[in-house]
Amino acid sequence: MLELNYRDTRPIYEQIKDGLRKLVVSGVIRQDEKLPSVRELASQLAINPNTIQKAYRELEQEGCIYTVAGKGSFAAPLSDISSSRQTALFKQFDGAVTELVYLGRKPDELKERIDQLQQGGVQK
Amino acid sequence: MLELNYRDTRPIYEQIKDGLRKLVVSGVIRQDEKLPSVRELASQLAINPNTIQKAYRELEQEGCIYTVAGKGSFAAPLSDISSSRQTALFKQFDGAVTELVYLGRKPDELKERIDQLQQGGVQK
Amino acid sequence: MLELNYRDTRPIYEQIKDGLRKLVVSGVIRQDEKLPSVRELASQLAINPNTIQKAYRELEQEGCIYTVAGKGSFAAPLSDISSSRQTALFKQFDGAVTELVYLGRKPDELKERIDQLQQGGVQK
Amino acid sequence: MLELNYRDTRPIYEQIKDGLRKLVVSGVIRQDEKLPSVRELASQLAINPNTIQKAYRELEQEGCIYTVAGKGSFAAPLSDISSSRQTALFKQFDGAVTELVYLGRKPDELKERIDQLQQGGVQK
DNA sequence: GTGGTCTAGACCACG
DNA sequence: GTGGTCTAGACCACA
Repeated sequence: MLELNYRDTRPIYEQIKDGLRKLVVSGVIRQDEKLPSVRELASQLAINPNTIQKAYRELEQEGCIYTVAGKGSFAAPLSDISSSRQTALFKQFDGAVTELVYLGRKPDELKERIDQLQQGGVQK
Repeated sequence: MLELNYRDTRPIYEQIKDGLRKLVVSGVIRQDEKLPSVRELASQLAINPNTIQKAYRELEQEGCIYTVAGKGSFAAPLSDISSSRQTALFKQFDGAVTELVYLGRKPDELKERIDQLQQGGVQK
Repeated sequence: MLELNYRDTRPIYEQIKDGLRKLVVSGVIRQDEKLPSVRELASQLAINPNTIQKAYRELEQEGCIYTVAGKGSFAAPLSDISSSRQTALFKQFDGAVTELVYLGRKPDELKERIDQLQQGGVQK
Repeated sequence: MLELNYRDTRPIYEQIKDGLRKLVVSGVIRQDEKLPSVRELASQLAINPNTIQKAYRELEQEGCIYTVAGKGSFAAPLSDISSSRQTALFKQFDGAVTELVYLGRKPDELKERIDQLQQGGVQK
């Protein structure tokens, strides 16, 4: 379900955050569907429960999941995902676009790439 | 010339890297133009010279600047900037696009945004 | 495990880099095997941890080792070692060959030397 | 006659040393032929005479040139070039060969390369 | 306990 | 005056 890359420079808890967020946002985990418990996921990935806990805590802050005491954690509705996330994504988008254009990439090339991403892949 | 945010989680040397890279890539600092010396920038920003040096060192191995010991550091020609930088930017671009689309943004909206960025700004 | 020569003009961190690279490339340290921690090696060699860290950092960007924050550094698979290293080695090889030939050494002598190196040693 | 690369990490005086040594060893400057004077070369390359002086001093120590007070500097006979230079070159040669073989290059490939270098070029 | 960041300050090579 | 190296020692994030 989740892939960890220990050779990645990103801390483990961030890899988990990004992986889970992707599952929720992409709809693989549907709204109000239950996520694996902290202990469960920890033993499955063979890592420290504290690390999972931290990921869940931050995802909740982000509005991506919600936790019911004694019940577990669940995927939040997409509409609840904080607009701050979108702001961050737009910032990321803008930064990449402007620098790529400075480096000589054509705007049309980037637009085309957007379409290709929808079709499920970008040829390298 | 550069703005540092001590409350940011990003290390200072990375903020400096990003700031200087932007100045070089955007042409504000022209090819072969001299950058402020390590000590100079350090005292200007009121931080330790070692921190500046770390930023300069990494910008150099990125191909963004070149350094002549005893002379100073200079902006490299844009063509020298490593293609790995572009790979990273494309990854950033792709990630932002796919997640934004998942969150309900329309591809056309993003394409339009690209044009707006060229025209010198996006209304916030 | 490593020998430092303080009278050498080469900086210490480079001597460490070369020594460790040799251990990894030659297979003395096997793929994914853990290297000594920064602090450990520092106290062993009686030098500052920062110097070790610099060596490790550069070996990592060379693709020779990979580092997991909080865990340690590990030997990378040989296939990951950047081709730029090979380019550098070829340059070194070419330079030595051409000058040796200028100085009167015969190409056949050098070829023979290559074989001798494979057999585990060159008589001095 | 000599090309300086200010973007090279090597100090200027070393670039001069290497350049002159190559000219002498390759026979472009013949035995006992006069080298340009320090001042002459300095103004020609538009650099500090001290830098040239340092290069000449070290080349003389190396046995590559000899200086006659009031006359100038001259190319030494090849036979005079200290055997320590050859020892250094062999060390460089051996190091490159062993590491390249570790990285998967075949000895035959290297031998072939030696021949190609004699014929005046290596195809990349 | 591990590596990553940052500071403060020293000395050296280069030009 | 410039960057490069090295030391000593602090604090933090991660697991």
